[in-house]
Amino acid sequence: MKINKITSAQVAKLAGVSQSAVSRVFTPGASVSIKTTKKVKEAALSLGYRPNSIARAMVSGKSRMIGVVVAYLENQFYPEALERLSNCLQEKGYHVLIFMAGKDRQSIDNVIEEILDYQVDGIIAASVSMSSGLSERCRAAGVPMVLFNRAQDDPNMSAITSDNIEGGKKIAKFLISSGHKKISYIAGWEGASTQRDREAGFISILNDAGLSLHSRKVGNFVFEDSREATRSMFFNNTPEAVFVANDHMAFAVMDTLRYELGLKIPDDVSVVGYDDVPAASWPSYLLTTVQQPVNIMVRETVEILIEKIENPEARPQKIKVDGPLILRKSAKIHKGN
Amino acid sequence: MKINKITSAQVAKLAGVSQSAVSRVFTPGASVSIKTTKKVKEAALSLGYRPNSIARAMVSGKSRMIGVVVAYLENQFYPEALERLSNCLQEKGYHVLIFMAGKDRQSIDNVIEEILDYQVDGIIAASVSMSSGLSERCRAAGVPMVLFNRAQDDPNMSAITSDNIEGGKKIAKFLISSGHKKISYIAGWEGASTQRDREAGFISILNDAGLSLHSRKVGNFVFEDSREATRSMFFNNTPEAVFVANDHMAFAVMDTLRYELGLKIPDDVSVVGYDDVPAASWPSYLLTTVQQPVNIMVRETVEILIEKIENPEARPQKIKVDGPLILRKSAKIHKGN
DNA sequence: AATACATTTGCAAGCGTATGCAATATTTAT
DNA sequence: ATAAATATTGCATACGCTTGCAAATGTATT
Repeated sequence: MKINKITSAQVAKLAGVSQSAVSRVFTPGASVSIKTTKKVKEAALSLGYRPNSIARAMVSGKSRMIGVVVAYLENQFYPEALERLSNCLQEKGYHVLIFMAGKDRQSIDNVIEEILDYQVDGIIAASVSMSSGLSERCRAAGVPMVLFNRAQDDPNMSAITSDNIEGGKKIAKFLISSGHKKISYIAGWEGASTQRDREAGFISILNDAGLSLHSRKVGNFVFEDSREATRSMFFNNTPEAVFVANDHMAFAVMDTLRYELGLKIPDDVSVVGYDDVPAASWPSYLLTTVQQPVNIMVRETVEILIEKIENPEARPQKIKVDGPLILRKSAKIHKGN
Repeated sequence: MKINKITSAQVAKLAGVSQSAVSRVFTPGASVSIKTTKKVKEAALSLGYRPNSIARAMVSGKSRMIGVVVAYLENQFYPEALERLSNCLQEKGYHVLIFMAGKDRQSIDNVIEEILDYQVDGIIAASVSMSSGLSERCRAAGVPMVLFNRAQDDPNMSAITSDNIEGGKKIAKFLISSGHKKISYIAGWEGASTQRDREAGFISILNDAGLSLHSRKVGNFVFEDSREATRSMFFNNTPEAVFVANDHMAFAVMDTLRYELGLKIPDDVSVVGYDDVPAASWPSYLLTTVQQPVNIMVRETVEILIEKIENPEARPQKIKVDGPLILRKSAKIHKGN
């Protein structure tokens, strides 16, 4: 088994040109005549030559790799986002170096250092919050970073989210207008900006209408936690409607309501989620939810990151993408009289 | 904004040693005295130095990156596998360069070339089948590859799967022993070895018992296709039990049966899936299914790949991991009399 | 104290490519 | 046909690191 490491020098020899010529043929925008281009391409093809990305990264300082940090893939929202991110980046000639982060700070710190070691051109952090020390570290290393689906106060950090406050408001308005009075909330992990914003928007409208939260429990974005939250929330003084901070938890809530507590959705309780993951439209759930427009969010994320890579002076941006409320069957539309 | 590129040379100067000494301090197993180690570590820390992985890869020829090719992340089985793969590899000091492949050959070919450009030390192909030309290409490049959850006849290709034939058999035995006679099958994408093996095992036992498939439709591993398959399968001559080639499709089948066709599961029909993804245990489904032991499969995959990286002479292996049948509520256990 | 032996160190040569610069070839204008 | 401007080419260097080799230092043995 002989291993085949073709270098530009070998191609050059075969084509009867200099190594630089070969390099230039594979460098868009470089100055080469059509004649040499042709000779080189032929030689390259016959030897099976392709430029070595690592060597390229070494000298140019650009690896064309983007580090993507993800915390957990169980919530369907993230695989979908990851798939789109990867595709979108691939189209622009970048590739994804993926890292799983634990929840704790330490783990994230380590992960970022490892990412930096690979000289990535940029970092996308999905559903992860950054210590300001870390973002400082990235800035010092000259590696731009953008947050996906998490916002941060830090003014030099770009972040793309859906408009979670507005989304929370939409849900509150919808629930109120369809006649619900006793309205509860099941929260996600309290450290997440998405959680806080959704709740804040939701409550602000409740308050405007002279209502306040009927009850509140925490599901931590975790399936089992949300089941437990549901049990204790419905132990007595049952609400008429529950807004659950994301779809993934909403499924747990619906399942518990139906199969453990014997309640009908939406006749006995209305349930609303957030995200519009694929399963939200499965017949078992038909979940009324606010859609996070993944494709738009991804496109914006990639655009902002690349802009920042190409022009380090680019100002950081916070983008909020508006998402529609998708009406399905898990929440009553008009409260009967 | 000044960018901070600390090199080993700078550390060396500060520590008053040679650049090689610095390199050795960061190379496990190299010969350095404790004294210089200490000096260098201090200097490195104060400057914030970390070795540049790209430069390292360049000279050593080992990038410590593994290319992972995935076709689609919608089926929950894959995000889970990906997460575990990434973690397992991270533990061993490798990192994952991820690539999304389209279904078509061309797209996969391109993707593999791109992966190879990055000088990865190995490739894991999940749920993707390889043309023999491609595997030849990787072998020529000296990059070992292992297939995850797909088998291939090619004898020099390592592959890890669950024992799909055995799994199919288990399901058939179970369905027969619980009294079902009219037994149908909804197939996955016909190009997949997993699909073929599950079906083959399943049918072999049916035949042994003097039964044959009552009906058969194709769901292609796709949710909507599986709904359509269900409709046409249940249009008339309804089966008593259906084995669906994976859980993801089984959810579609169950939903269609219940909410469109008004059938009770398992009273009117038994449904069995394959994979045991998280949602299989959600109260809405409680799906009886064969578990694919992801963690074992992942561990084996990583082990075999690394073995092959460290010792290129290592023989290719085909591993089949046995998985248990998980009994839940979607299939009747004893057929009434 | 002198020898043999093991450990630690620095030197220098790459790894495969991109690119500034000077030299050469080609085109255009006069 | 000649000068001037432009396009193409090769040379040589640099990117940040690892590693073989020989020199230098340290330790054990007699």
